[in-house]
Amino acid sequence: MKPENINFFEKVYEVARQIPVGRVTSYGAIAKYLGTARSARMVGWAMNGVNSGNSKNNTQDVPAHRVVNRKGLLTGKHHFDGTNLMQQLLENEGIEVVDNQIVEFEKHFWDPFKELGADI
DNA sequence: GGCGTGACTTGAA
DNA sequence: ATTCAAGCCACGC
Repeated sequence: MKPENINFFEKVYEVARQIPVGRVTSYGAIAKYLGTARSARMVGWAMNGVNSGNSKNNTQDVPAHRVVNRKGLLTGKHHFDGTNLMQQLLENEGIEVVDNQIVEFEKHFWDPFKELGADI
């Protein structure tokens, strides 16, 4: 096993967990924060493990619904239990979602570098 | 052990 | 301005 890889996943969960309510971020932002900007796919894959009911991290601790692609489109909503679950969760937090897309995504965008600080 | 897919992003034509 | 292509790493068959 490679501890570094595990750190990557753990870091993704940690960052996603720190996302405040009513805010959203993109896979690329997290990936970039971790130093693997080109590996944004892995971030999404990590989320897949979250939904799958991983050992210590689960959807309750890691709000994957607050993580969307760079366009603010709910690309991963299909992976959720229901089809509208992701959108429902976002709307529940006060985020407007239309046609699987977050309204004013830039306004709700949560930048880990700016909020957490580029202290990696 | 090899090939393809995947919740993405960025860059170049 | 838009469209196409490549890159990244992990997991499944």
